[in-house]
Amino acid sequence: MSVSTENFIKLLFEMGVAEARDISGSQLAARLEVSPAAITDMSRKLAEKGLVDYTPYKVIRLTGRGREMALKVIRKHRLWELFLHKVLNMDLEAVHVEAERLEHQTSDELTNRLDEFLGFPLYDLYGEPIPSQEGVIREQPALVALERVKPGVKVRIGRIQVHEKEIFKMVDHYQIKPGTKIEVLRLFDIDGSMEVKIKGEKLILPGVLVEMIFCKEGKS
Amino acid sequence: MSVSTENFIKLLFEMGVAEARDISGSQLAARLEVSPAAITDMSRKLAEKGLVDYTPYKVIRLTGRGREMALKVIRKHRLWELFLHKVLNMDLEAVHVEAERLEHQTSDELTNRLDEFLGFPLYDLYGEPIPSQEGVIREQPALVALERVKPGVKVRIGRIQVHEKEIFKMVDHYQIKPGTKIEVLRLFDIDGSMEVKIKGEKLILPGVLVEMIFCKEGKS
DNA sequence: TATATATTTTAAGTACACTTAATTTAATGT
DNA sequence: ACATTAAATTAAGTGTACTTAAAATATATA
Repeated sequence: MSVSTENFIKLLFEMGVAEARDISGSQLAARLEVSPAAITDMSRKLAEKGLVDYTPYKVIRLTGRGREMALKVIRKHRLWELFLHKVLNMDLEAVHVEAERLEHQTSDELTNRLDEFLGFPLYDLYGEPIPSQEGVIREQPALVALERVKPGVKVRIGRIQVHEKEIFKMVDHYQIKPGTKIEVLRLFDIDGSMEVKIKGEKLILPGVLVEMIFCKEGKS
Repeated sequence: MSVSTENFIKLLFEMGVAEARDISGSQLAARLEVSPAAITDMSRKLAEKGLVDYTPYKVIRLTGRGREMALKVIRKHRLWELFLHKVLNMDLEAVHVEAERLEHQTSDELTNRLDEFLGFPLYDLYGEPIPSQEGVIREQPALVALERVKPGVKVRIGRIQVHEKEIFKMVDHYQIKPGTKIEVLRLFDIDGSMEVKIKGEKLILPGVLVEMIFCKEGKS
């Protein structure tokens, strides 16, 4: 499968899962930075290959095979991200860009050896599960959105849903990562920003960031 | 630069350097597994970009810029090979195939971090020097072809010039690598094969393999 | 329900990296 | 020097992944 195909399929999966809704072609076009016409094109081609279900003017959906393929690409992406960040110490933004290219040039054998080298990690840099070799994704533990955590409560970051590129800098800057303990101090309803204590330091997290953080309760 | 361009430029450098002769278009075509017409095409395009000197029906040559670019790709290739073999324990054949794809998807930053992680190696898996960040190649110490080493003399492998794919298996099988000590026992003039002692074991190396091995004398 | 608006698709065209087949040019032998 | 042969080039065409612009279809609103 080509790079374009893999990216298309991967995006379809990510948008379907993360936002649990039907995705319009123009949204896909925007994310992939191509014209809407290119989406129609791809949809028709991939429908022929059995990777998506598609009827003109209707919603595009992944087939089982498409989903499996998406998960294989995602597995490669997440393993590369771990390697680039934890082993080569690259910053999150660079890591993302780099993984985005490497994921398409990585055989299953290389993927598995990377997996082994990293110690068969269960979660990626953002707390997302690493799909298995067979393209199966582990069930995630139930998490609570940070904005719903009451002031005074201490939680631990479980997952960060990064979608916009600019967020990488923020996440890197605030040292937000899975496992970090957070104590909620105050929620500002105006803009959704939140005062929290991380590693003994008080700081105010902007609303956009708060929205992306999901936490495990208890277990101090 | 595209993958095709990088491969073209890289091959041009490798054939020019390794065999010290003018390369014909059909030879390039054979190595790249494309038609001769594709070579003409590429040559014209790359001449416009200033990477090669080219006049129809005449010999193609790399410009300074082309050479520099080739060395950057070669640097990436050799670093990936070291990583894949020494860190991930992949066998030489798989390593080659994998590096061939990764080399085109690796930023300079990633390359340098890989270099650092590997401890700034001077030579690759076959004893070839790793070009510097700036695309400069180190001068190699003078080496002697194994077939010219006299019986009874002990030498150390300095470089193995692998060009044919099938050789990877042989090199892997005989555990031939730079640094390995070899004692020459006999040279068979008929087919160029050679009886040698490696790690206390006597064995006969086929002529094709002998031709690719270059040694450092003395320094037991 | 009709119409305005937005989205999606179709049609035609581009760049890239090829291909095959025919033609041109260069190299070689006698 | 000239014909033969081999190599390189040109010409025409292919598939992929796009593009823009126009047409078709949905959707939302009055």
